[in-house]
Amino acid sequence: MAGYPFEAIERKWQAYWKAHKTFRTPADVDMSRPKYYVLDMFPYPSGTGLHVGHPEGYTATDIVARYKRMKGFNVLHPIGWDAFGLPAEQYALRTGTHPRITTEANIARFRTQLQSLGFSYDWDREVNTTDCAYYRWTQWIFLKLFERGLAYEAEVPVWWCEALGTTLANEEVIDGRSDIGGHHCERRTLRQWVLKITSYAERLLAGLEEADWPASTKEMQRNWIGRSEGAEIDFPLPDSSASIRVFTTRPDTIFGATYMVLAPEHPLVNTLTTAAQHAAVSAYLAQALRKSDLERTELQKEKSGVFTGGYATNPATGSRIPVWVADYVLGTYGTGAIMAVPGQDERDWQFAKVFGLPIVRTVAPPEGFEGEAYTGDGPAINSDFLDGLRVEEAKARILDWVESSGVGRRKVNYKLRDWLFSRQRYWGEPIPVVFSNGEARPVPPEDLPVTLPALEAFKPSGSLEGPLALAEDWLATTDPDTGAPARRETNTMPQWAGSCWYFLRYIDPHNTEALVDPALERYWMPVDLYVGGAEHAVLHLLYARFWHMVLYDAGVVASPEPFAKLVHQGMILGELEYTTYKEVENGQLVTAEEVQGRVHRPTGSAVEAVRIREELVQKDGAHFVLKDNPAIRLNVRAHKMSKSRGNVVNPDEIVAQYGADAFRLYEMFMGPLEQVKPWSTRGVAGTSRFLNRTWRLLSGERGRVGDTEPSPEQWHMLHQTIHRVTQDIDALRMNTAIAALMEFINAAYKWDMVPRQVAEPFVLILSPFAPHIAEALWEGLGHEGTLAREAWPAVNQAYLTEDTVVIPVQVNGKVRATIRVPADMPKPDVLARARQEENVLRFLHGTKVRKEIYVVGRIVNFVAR
RNA sequence: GCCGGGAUGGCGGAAUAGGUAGACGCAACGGACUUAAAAUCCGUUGGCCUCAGGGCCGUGCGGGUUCGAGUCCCGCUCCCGGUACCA
Repeated sequence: MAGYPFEAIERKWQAYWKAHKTFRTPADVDMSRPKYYVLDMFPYPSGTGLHVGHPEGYTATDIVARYKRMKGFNVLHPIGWDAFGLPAEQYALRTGTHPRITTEANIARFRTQLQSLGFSYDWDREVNTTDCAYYRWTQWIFLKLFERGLAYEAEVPVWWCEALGTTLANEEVIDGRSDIGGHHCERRTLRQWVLKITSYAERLLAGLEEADWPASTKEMQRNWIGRSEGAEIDFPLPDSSASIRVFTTRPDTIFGATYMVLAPEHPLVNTLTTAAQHAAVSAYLAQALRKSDLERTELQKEKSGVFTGGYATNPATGSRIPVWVADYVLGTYGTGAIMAVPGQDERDWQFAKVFGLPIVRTVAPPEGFEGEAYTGDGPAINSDFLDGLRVEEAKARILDWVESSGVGRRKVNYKLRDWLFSRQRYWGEPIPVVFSNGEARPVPPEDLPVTLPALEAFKPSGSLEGPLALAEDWLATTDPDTGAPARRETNTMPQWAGSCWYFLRYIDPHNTEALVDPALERYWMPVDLYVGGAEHAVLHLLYARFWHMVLYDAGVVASPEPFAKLVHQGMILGELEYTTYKEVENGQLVTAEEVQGRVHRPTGSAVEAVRIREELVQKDGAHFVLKDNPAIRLNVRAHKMSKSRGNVVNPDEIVAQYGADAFRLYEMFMGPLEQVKPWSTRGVAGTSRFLNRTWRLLSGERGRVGDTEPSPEQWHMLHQTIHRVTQDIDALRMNTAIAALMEFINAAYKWDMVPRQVAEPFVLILSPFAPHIAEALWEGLGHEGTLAREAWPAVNQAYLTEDTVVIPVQVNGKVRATIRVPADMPKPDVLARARQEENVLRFLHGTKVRKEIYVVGRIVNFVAR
């Protein structure tokens, strides 16, 4: 394959950019010029290197960065490494290699790979979360949180994973198994550092309003924060001064509260349990505690619970209602207790049905309602002074009553819980706290960083403490105030910590006096465009916003929200696969739709999946079938890339075969950035072909560029292309921008000569997409040095408009002809011209024209009968 | 269940202040060049019909609005992602 010499070109220009620091953003930029901060979610440098998914977002941001530079912006486009985390530590456990070693090696590999793709990062601003000069400031932020009462210790029931030797956050445990590795986890109570993110719930919610973020991501954050308005109401216990406090969003239904339920972990369970019920209750509690979340979910259909024997008083009705214990009430939400209103709550209805508890409707369901609990709107019934009121009005009335009679108060509740911030691991930022006489004392900021000790062994300590408990020399220290002996905190921070603020450090990465210089921060923030995976829609993006707001309150940063515009790149799936099944016993192929699980339903025999090559497949109606046996229908799908499926595409191989420019182009050409799309290596051959054609046409030695005056058609083609590409980049529609570039080359191929005045702007607008070949072409056209700071070509409107336009002529909405007319021809003339078309006349013959429509420059339509 | 996104040729996808559906690319087919192949270049390519002018049908399904609907409205189906006893 004799293509253009991409290998030499890419090597040369990557070396040039590196040697000349072409993409360095100096610390002292001219702040009178506009800025643009384009940020990628920085990668975790895993041992397996880049996959084709990483460069998708990176290419998009690189195109924007290069484009904005040419538009005259000061551009900040950095990269770094989110390098703390469990995989390196587990690798260390297995092999004895220190995580620092593995991490450095992985980073080196990632860096080489990213550079081979020609991304225009400012490599002088690289940050690494595991660098003590970096995590010094992560620790510094922790001190700010501590100072402001936002970091506190608590005995928290946490997920303990025996296999990993560490606790995990709720979100790291899925169905009772660790997200990483899938190990079994159980609940333990431990002393933990917790960050008070809940006190920012309201502001985190409000900040979403303005953000130019995907609607789905904003919605996910809203759901995660889970704000709900309601009331806390106390239900007194008849035989004591205590009461059960519940949270409810439906105080209007209180007259239908016929029983109460406590979560198994509720402190009043013991108090309420009568002697007669004691055995039953403790059996239930023991069983509930053992249940994993998985089991709880699986058993969800059937409600379980037990009567405590105790009663409480419904403050609205004054009646005695039984108190039950059931695990469908969560200890961690609200007050861990509910008033059960089966008439208006499906869960309560189910429970009441199982245990024969009374059901009273307090909202009249609509006529013909056949369901059980009715949760919709309607007039109140059986509700004393609320009767007849609709839900909203009834709520307002009862809340006034609740507050004036002192049985409760309005209350806003959140699903969001405080952020469990401790990890019992080695490979994370040490929490900068020491313990003296059992009291937590912050390490003074001037003593930061608290560096990780160089441990030799990485075994879990055997206790609930992490490996740092084994670093004896490191552990022993002194109280910063009193000088008394003290012991260091052995917990480290979770991986989220370093990524909560890295975008600030890029602004001023070498500052030893401050996290970031305030003037620089004010200039560069917020991030103008942030691109990364939707998997971070909630956690990373919420935690980062939280820290940023705290830093804002502390006067460290100048704006409360860090990311002005956010875009998620869609996942890249493996190549499209055609599959069906064959019977294991005789190898007979069977049609895919008759297979369920691993069994061929008609015969009951065991089958296994087989992949069918594309050339053996054809479409038959709505299905894909085998060419030589159309009775066999196939499944057609692209699957998520995974090692086990064997469909992982390695970017290095693609770059070696087609070059970085063709690879970048294909990544962008596949389809809209946000969309999920299947990979196709043959598609890369297509973008590679385009670059070859471009080279043949425009390269200095054998190209067809000449110093002729462009024709009107050539000017038009050029400016139309500039216009489309510019608009498309602004809207991140890289796929259609590339299509426009291809159309230009296709048109230019028909010209005898490409005028220099047309060729040069084309090379410039090609350059953000395919920077290496563009630099080489630019040089070939006689320029010296890089084109990276050349001005982005401007569109000349005069060349955009055409003198004549092609207008389709419809009769009754169907196109019967097209005519070419001057763009400014008046309506009557256009209509007259349209009527001259033979085919139009044919369809108008014998009819009467009722209406004549001409939309200027677009369409003619005769309505005739 | 709930929330969000989607469905257009053999494939990836274009086209939304409603105005020629299928840009661009892949694949396929035909031709040129070549001893041959690769590469390249030119062309064809939604389906069906055709007296070769053109005609009919066609954007997941069923209705509606309109001179005109892939695009707007109502009612569904299926697929993907997220989430799940949050009171």
